[in-house]
Amino acid sequence: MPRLNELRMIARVAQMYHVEGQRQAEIAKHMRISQASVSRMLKKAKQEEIIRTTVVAPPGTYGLMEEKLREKFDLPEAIIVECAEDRDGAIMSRIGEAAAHFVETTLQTGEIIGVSSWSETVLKMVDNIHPMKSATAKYVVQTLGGMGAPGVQTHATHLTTRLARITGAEPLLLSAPGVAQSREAKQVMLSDQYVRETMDVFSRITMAIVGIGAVEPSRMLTRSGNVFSDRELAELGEAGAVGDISLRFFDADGKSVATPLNERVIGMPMEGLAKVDRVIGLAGGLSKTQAVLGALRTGVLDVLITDKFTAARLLQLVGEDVSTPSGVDNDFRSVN
Amino acid sequence: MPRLNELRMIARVAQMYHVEGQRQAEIAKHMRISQASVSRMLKKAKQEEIIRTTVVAPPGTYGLMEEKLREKFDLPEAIIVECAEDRDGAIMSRIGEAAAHFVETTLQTGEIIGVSSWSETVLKMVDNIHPMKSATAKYVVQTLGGMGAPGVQTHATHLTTRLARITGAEPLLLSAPGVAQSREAKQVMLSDQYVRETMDVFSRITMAIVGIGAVEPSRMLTRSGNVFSDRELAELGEAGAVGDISLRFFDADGKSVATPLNERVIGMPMEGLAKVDRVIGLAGGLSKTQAVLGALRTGVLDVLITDKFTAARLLQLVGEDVSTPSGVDNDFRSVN
DNA sequence: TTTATACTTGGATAAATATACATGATGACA
DNA sequence: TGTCATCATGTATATTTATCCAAGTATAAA
Repeated sequence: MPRLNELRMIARVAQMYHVEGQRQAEIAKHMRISQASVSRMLKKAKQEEIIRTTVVAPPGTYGLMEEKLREKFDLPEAIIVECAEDRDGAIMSRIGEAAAHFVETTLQTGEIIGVSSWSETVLKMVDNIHPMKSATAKYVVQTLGGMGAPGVQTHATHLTTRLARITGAEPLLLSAPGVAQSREAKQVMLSDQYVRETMDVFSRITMAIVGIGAVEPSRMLTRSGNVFSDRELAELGEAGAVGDISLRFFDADGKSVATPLNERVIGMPMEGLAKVDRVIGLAGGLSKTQAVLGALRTGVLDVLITDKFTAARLLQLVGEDVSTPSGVDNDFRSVN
Repeated sequence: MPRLNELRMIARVAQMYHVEGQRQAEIAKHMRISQASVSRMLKKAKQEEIIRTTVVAPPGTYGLMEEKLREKFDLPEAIIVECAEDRDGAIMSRIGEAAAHFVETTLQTGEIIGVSSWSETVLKMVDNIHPMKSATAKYVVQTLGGMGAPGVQTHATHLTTRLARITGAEPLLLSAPGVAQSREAKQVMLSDQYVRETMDVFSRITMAIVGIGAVEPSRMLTRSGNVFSDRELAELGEAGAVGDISLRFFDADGKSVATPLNERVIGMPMEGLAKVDRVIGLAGGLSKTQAVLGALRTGVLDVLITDKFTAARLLQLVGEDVSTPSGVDNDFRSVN
């Protein structure tokens, strides 16, 4: 059955449309058929593979791995950044830049941004964020108390304030330590009016930007400024904690690790985070791989921004064949 | 300047649109940008070659050669058919089929079709044409008188009548010989009322289907049934005639060859043909190559339907490099 | 034959996409 | 620092494309 003539016509229509850039109505006139038929022929041309469309990822992007991350972890969005070397410092910078761009371009007017202030990666982001063009946030809320001596909590304050200024928002600080001395001390803090006011806003946050921390004794000590006791660290380890988001710990399965420590943390709890419209997790680097894996499994993340090395490790851990673990990108797919 | 982040986002949008098949509005919602921005990013993705579209000609079609024919001869439309062997009989059949399909699919309701009845290729077309679905022509007009003895002109009559029935049209026959005995005889014929009536419709023809004839002494004799004198044939040769359409001769440059013979032909003149909305020329085969070349240069053709061998020869004659003269087709181009 | 079912088609129209326009930001340069 | 030109963005809208529908045809079944 010589449907070859029909195929030729379809190919011709495809050519006129795609190569010559003519409108369907023009083609219809030329071919003396209806515009509807042209539309149908183009559809058939796609089915018949006469028209092929491919999306090629630009070098330095990792669309294929991003897709696998999204699939494997049921993640709405993943961003994998190029990075020359698998070194924490470089990685944080790249992730920070990408996160900055992401926030810049996707921030809506009137959003309420929550930031966990202890993360160096988040700091990098703020460093790289461009003074906002038009869209302005409403509040930037500090979702975790400061760290170190009470008088030296400028770090967190600074970060929050700067992000607020850049985004044209009003900063809402959490004037309390991230980790209170005791459960009782925490209660005292919570009775503070300003602390309460800020924490009341937690439930209205529309975009939370969080770092993901690794659980490593050495590292923890550094980070915590000795706020955790050896006992507590041991407990975390025993309970299988692999990482934290805003000092809320979870294990490799993403399940919350409830230790007494939890009672001392002043900040947004996981349950609160889970309700936020967009939770953006920032982390990368060899030492954080397990932490990121756990974080992904908590299910609270809407966006993960990480580096290509960590992404490859994550996929390997869940048994994904990483065709392009590193090196030149070759991500592309054919369509329809 | 890290526009890499922007490119990544563009690539992601391209993927969501083309691979995942999401609507721009959905993507916009996901990305928290406007639909307009998605549209713009897709445009940029084409510019940046992130989205590549190619049109691949199906095997057995010759889109590339068709395009070159259109270009080289300023032809609105060319159709080149696949053909196993470079033999006149086979070629005529293939061309006939293609022409049939072409007419079937592009015939408008109410059209007035003119057919030059002496062509075997046109006959093949009529043989292959499918009883018309819905669109019906108004008239099928015989544009050239019959051939052979006056009583045996059934050939032409038959063809015209059959085409008319198939297309649901009323046949308008030209009850006169294609070549009158003399100039004076022609005048007599023209005074016949029915002849006049038919010829008056020539100017209202919207689609003319014509064969292209070669000028070869041996052939001419066969065709003409001895209506041409040796003298006339010699004159044609001297004047450089290479072919004819409805017994109107032209040279290799497409210029009309005016010989006294012209005065004896009863049928549509070239000038009339030139005014027709769509003139569809059918011809192929080694012996007709020069004739087709001349026909193309007359400028009266709107569509040429020929075979791949003849097409390749035509292009070679005008100095076109024919990359795929025959064999497997590999016609494709990338876009935008 | 008659009847039912599955396709095609063009016109009308809904849906989707591209663009015009206004606004605000950026950056060059006086 | 002010001014102008450029650029990016979202909204509203125009343009373009896809689909719904009704009508007609072919094909198969009865």
